[in-house]
Amino acid sequence: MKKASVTPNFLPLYEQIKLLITRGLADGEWHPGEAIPSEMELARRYQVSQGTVRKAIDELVMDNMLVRRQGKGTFVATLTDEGTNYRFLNLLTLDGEKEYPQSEFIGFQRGKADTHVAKRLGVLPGSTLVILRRVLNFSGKPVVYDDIRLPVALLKGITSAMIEDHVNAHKGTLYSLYETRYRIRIVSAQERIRATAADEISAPLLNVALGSPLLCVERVAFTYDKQPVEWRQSYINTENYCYFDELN
Amino acid sequence: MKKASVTPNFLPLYEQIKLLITRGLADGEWHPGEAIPSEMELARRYQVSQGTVRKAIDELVMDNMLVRRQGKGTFVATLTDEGTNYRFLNLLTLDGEKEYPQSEFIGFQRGKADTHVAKRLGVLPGSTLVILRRVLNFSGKPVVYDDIRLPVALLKGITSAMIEDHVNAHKGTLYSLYETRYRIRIVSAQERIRATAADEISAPLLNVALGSPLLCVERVAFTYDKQPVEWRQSYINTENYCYFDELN
DNA sequence: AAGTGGTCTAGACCACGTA
DNA sequence: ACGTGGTCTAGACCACTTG
Repeated sequence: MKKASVTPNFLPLYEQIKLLITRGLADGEWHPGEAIPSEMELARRYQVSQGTVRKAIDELVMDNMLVRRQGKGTFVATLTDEGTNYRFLNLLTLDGEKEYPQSEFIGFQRGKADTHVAKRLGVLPGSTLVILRRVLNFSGKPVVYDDIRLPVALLKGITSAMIEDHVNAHKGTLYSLYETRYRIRIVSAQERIRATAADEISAPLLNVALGSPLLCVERVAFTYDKQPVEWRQSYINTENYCYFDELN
Repeated sequence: MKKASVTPNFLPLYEQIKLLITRGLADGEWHPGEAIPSEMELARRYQVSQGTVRKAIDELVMDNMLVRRQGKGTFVATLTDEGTNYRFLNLLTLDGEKEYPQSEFIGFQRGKADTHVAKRLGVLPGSTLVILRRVLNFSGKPVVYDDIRLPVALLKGITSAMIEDHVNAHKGTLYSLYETRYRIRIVSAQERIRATAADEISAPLLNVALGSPLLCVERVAFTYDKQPVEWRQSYINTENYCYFDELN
C-alpha cells in the first residue's frame, strides 16, 4: 500500500488514519461509550496494515479520545462514567485526596459576549451566550463559584430545569450533559490561573470575607480539532483545597 | 526471543528495556545532551528486535527523558538547552506569550526540615536543608518570590557564589545547575496551587500592598523513579502574568 | 472456540544529517 | 555513501472476554 493511494495524503499513513477516525468521532459515526470497529476491521476498511491502525489508535488513546479494553474492543471516550466524569476537575484536598462536589445552580440567563470572552470562544463580540452560574460544595461547604458561558446555538432549547434534573437526578456533570443531550464532546481545555480578591459577588457565595484571596481559574474547553466550546471562570476558596498540576 | 530469556522478567519486553535504559540514565552511563546508542545497537545489546527497543524509547521520549533527532540519534534530555531550560516554568503574559525571567538571589542558608517539607521530600524531620530565596524579575519587574529547599547532601559544597556565577554568567537556570554541577536531573514535578495574601516578606519583595492576593505554588521536583529532590514554594503576583495549564 | 487488543519479530523502504 | 530515526508491512503468538 503506497501513500499516494490513500485518501488525504502528504501525511504518514497513521496520521491520515488518525484524521479519518477523528472525523468519524466528530461526525457522530460512533457515540461515546460505544465500541469502534476492531483494528483488523479498520485495517481492511482503510486498506492499511493492522499495525498502522494500531499506531493511529495509540495516539488517540493518548489524547483521551479513545479507550482500549483488552479482549473487548476500543471504545469512544465518555465523560459519563464514574472515573472519567471529573476528569477536568483538578482540585484536591490538602491531603491530596480527590473529592467530588455537589453542584448548586444559582443563575441561568442569556447575555452578550464581551470582547474578551468572544475572543476566547472564537465568536463575534456581542453574540448571544448562555450564562450559567453555580456553586460547587465540597463536603457540604461552598468552595467554587463558577461563571460558565457558551454560544447559545450550541445548547438550543436548554432550560434550567434540564440542568437541575441532569445534575441532581442523574448525578451528572455539566460536561456529561453536553455530551448526552447536545452531542458536544469536551476533549481538552486550557486554564489560566491567577489570584484575586473575593468581591461582593463571590465573597458571600463562598462564605469568605470580602478581599479574601481566591484562586481565579479561567478555562476554555475544546471539542475535536481544538474548537472552543465553553468559557468559564472559577473562583476558588483554597483554604481547604488546592489546584493540582503534574508537570512532565 | 522468549520473555524468559531476558533479564528482569514478568514484564513486557519493552517495559524491561525501558527499565534498563532508565537505569543507564540514572547511573550516569549516558549524560544529558549526549546520544545514547542507536536503536539497532541497543537491540543487539539487549537481544531484542529494533521495534521493541523503539517502543521502549517511544515511551521514554513521551516522558521527556530522551529526545529523538532524525538522522542523528537519540539524546538524553537536558535542561541546559535554549528551549528546554524553562520547561517547568508555566507562567505566561496575559497575552499568552512566554517570557523569561531574570533571577535575583536574596538568600542562601542552611536550615532544618519541618514536618511538612520533610514529608514532601521523603527525609526525616529536622534533617539539614539548603534554603535558597530569590526573586524572579519579568521585564525588569519582580513577579515571583521563591523559597527553595533541598537536602544538603545533594548539593555538597554549594556556595552562593556558584549559584550567582551559574545564573548570571552562564544564563543558566537552577535546574541546569543541578544537572551540570551535581548530576541531579529533574524529570518531573508536582504543583499544588493556592491563593494567599501577600505578607511582610513577600509584599515588599514583589512590590505589592500587604494583603494583596498572590498565587502560592508549592512544587516538589523529582528525579528518576519519582525520587523527590527539591521542594519550593513560589509566591506569584498575577497582575500581569498567569499560570497556564493544558488539560487533556 | 472465536474475536479482541497486546506484544514481538524481521525486513523493507523513506527522510534526514553528515561526511 | 552511510548511519540514524520514521514508517509500514505481514505474520506469529499471548492475554483477556464472551458465547
